[in-house]
Amino acid sequence: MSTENPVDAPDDGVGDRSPGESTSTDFIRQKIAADNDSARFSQRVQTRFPPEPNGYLHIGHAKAINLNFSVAAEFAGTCNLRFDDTNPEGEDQEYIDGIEEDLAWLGYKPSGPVLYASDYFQQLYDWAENLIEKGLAYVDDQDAETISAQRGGFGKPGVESPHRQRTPAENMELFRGMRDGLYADGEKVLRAKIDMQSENMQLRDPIMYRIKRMAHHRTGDTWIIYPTYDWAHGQSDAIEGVTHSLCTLEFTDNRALYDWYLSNLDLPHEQPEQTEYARLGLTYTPMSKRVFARLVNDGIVDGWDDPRMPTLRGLRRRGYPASAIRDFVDKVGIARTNSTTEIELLESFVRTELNRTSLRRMAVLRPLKVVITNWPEGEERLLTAINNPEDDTAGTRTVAFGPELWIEQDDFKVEPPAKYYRLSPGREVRLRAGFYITAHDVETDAEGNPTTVFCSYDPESEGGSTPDGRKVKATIHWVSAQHAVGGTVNLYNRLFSDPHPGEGGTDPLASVNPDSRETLTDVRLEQSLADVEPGQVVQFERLGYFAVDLDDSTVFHRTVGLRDEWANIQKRQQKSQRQHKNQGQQKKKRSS
RNA sequence: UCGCGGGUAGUUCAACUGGCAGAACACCAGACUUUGAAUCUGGGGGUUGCAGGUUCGAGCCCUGCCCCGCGAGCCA
Repeated sequence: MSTENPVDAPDDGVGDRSPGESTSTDFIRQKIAADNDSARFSQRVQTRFPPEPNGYLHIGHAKAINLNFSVAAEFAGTCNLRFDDTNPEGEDQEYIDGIEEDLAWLGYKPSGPVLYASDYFQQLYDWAENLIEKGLAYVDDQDAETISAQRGGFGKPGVESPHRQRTPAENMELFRGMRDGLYADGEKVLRAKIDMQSENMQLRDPIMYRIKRMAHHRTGDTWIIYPTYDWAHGQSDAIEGVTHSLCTLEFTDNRALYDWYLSNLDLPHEQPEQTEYARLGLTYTPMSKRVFARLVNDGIVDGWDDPRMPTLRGLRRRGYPASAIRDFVDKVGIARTNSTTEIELLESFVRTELNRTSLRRMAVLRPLKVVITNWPEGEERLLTAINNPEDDTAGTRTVAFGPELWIEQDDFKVEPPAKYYRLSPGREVRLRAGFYITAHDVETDAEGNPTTVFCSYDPESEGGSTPDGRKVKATIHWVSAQHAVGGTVNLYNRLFSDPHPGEGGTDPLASVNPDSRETLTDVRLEQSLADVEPGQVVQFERLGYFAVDLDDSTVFHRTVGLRDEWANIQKRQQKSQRQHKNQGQQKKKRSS
């Protein structure tokens, strides 16, 4: 919505949104609309995307990004990128750069400069002293184990720390000592003094600061005490003027703490409000940085940008268009229900986009030689092929044709099974953008596998039709043997074979699919495929969409296959055969 | 065990806040087709977790129960 003042806009629902914008009316958007109606936050809307720079972004983050940026755009608000870099452990400039790059690739631009929670360390420190002065925070000398034990449990009371009653003056001196390096790592912490009997564990005197002598990627050695997430997050929101702080469901219990901290501080803006929604779940896809790090470290994948990874870099390398990812996360919607979306939905958005935009090319992945026996000696032809039937402006290209061709092994059967209507002895098919050919003879190897198919062509069928108008049932792709160029193709299957990896407390890595990648080094490509851009995605006709590798333009990654009706037919045939067999066995059993 | 959140086609979400339960993807069938693709048409699919209650009328309100998720880091 581009209306300047959303409150005064007529209640026209989503009618005036442009096609690119979200048309959702989820509970968050409804809530923001209601806030605007009641003039809360002075009708201002500000969100933020707050990743910790300790890993790369994945498709789960895409949902959070889309939500925050789209909501801001729809309500004429702003959305910033803020790095939640409160804990130097595991954080690195490498990830900051990577996240900015991935965010830009996904198609989003922060409303202002990139922000860092670490820029607020001094303000956070000052606020901590304020809380100490008010008697709302204290220094605890106990170790982590003791503090944890005293916290109690669900339905069990907590125990107050013996240091809980220290005076503000005493706490102030100790806290400054923490900052100034008087104590060892872990020797002391600063805690909020809230309620050790609260039913909400987050409120049982949570830790605000810990001592950690570790260089921070941005503040270096300036600080040796670092704020925890809870002590930093709401305040960062408040400093920036965030109005709606959107996060995932696991932070629901933290909201009470978020509010407690902010209500005890003098804030420069209205107090922001946290709202939670469910994170993205995807079948066959664990969604955890921890698991991804193990895949990388154990060498199961080549890196964070391996095309099998659900990271944004991995998906980009695989050829997933950013717009398809955006459409997908938008379509999944925002709710509070824990859910797992079928990965087929994502793939359908990828196909829809690529079908619209990608050039058609011919490539033979598993080559079988075809010899045209009646082709005029020494002759060569250039045929015209359409680049994209979905896009007239994409034009045409020429493909060379000669006496020897490569076709797909799957496209020829000596004894065709039921409903198979590709090439077989005596049968005529059309070569895409070429001629009709009929198979006559086959040469086979010792095991009976075809090595060469001898065919005749109909000279009158150039362009794909004949004067007599006779029909053929199949059109197959091909590449001229004399003109083909070589290349490598990576075929990908699911990285995990279980639709819900790690379900029931099992190790997600236990269901890693050992056959997630198949590399074909002997593929035959039409000449034009020697001239492609890194990252470009083309459709290999009848096979699928393939992305040119970012570093090596002779390597193609299968982004996603085409829908394959023939494969479905075969599956059904096998299934019904098995059922017949089982029925036969059951009959035998019964009669015996 | 305690607290919080959640249960609507196979899946993800809608249902204008109490008024004929819909869409997309998936699945099935047909049409069309120089990609067994795409496109088009149609179809199967639901005891709205369960049991009561209020109401002319309940997916929505009330009561009880069941199931699932999250929460006891000096992680975020």
